[in-house]
Amino acid sequence: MTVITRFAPSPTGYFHAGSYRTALFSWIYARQNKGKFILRIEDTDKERSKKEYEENIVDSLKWLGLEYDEFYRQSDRTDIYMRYIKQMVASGHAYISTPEQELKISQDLARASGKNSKNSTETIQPRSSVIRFKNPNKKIVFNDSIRGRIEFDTTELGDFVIAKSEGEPVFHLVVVIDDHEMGITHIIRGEDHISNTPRQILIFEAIGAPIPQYAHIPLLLSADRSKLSKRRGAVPVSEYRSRGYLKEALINYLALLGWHPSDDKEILSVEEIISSFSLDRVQKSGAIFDEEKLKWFNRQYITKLADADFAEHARPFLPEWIVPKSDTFNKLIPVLRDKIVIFSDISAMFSANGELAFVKQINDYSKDSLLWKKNPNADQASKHLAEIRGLLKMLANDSFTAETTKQAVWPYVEANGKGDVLWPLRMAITGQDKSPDPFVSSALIGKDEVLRRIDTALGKLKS
RNA sequence: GGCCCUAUCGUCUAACGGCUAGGACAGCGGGUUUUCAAUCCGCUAAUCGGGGUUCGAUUCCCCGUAGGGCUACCA
Repeated sequence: MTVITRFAPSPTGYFHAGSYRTALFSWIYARQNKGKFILRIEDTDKERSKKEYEENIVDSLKWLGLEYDEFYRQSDRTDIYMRYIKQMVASGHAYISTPEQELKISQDLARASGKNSKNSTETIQPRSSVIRFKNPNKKIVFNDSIRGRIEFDTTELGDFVIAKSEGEPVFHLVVVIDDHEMGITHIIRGEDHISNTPRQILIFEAIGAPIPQYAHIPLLLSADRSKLSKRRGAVPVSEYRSRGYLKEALINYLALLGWHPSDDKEILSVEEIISSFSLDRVQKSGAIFDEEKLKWFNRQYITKLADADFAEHARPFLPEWIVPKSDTFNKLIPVLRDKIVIFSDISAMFSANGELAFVKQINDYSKDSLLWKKNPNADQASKHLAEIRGLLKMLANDSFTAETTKQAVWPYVEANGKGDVLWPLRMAITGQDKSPDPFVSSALIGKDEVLRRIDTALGKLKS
């Protein structure tokens, strides 16, 4: 039997981490079993569904590499649903409930719930006719791959609605029809659907379809432990992308949220995840999404990136005046790779008070900041800077790199004290108390600019 | 309220019914170092409560408690 799984989002909000993990687990399971993975857009709610959200879902899945084998949109399939509804009515599994019957049902409901509520003055609107499922009122038992045996008494569900007044089928109906028509063998979805399962099984039975295997994965929670949702500020996956997270980090982190391999290995490639994944190692309880740990994963993957790939990811965040593939650009890459956690950190580093602001332009700084805090001595600082200037001046323009500059001055540095020499040099070159080391910084701005800035510093020290 | 699901460090988690309850993130402390970061080393920190079953419960059962989900002509 070919395994067929599906991801069935409603396009009523952006694709966020919770949706992503649900999709991921379904996709992994399909790939692991050499089966099929289907994307089905559940847009039966015309008011809330938006094309924009559907595009966001599709784009995000594409970015993450969760390729699907088939694509469906429920709004394109109304004919199929209507056919089933007719059949169900004909076979007595469903019936048309008239406005009069509906009025009575809502009155009964109001009476039942109004007993212990103070304001039972709620007015009952006239209703139109709907299609209701004829509930056989039986016990439903199913075996969940993650939770084991789950039992429900469906009596309390009553004859639930399966098609709205205008003849539009409702969620529970279309889900079942589609899962059946598409041959879904394994329904891997959020825990919030556990309570929906019995009525869906009832419909499967009514249309004479086999019951798929269910696996209800735990929910992703916000910091307050409520369900992670669009409305509660869940961050769209597309947002993580634009903040400069790597998809590998996101995949790795989300896979480990609710699932764990049999050893303690945490850095896992998609291939490794697919080969070691199993539903019985999926957690039963909800998990809070922790961006700090995501950042740690991102850092791990940045470290592994090849220079060219790193440069490609860094480009969108670099200021315009840095020309791609230029000398400065190439010198910058290793510096950035050492420092950033997410790629958008790069923008901050080039901002007015960022660590790399000095590359474009040096900000004014005080005379005192040129002095090393452990040994503040203006005469010595002056002397060191003058000596260093002399040594650097002898280097050729075209071989002014971090290595050559360091080589040129290192003996002097060693002989005169690292902090005493290097601190004033750092300040002279960058004007900042936080910066890369003076040699890397020198290479970034070039020989002429270095000499000019040292002169400025010497001027400050004299006054 | 009813029905259902869940419960191990702050967070994510590991532990055939049997070592001192292990790992990771964060936090804290230290090494390295010319600053910041990175990096390395170390430390703090948990089995929700009460009953059972058992020679022995994180683990199995029951009762509480807490959290979450569902309870629509939303999905």
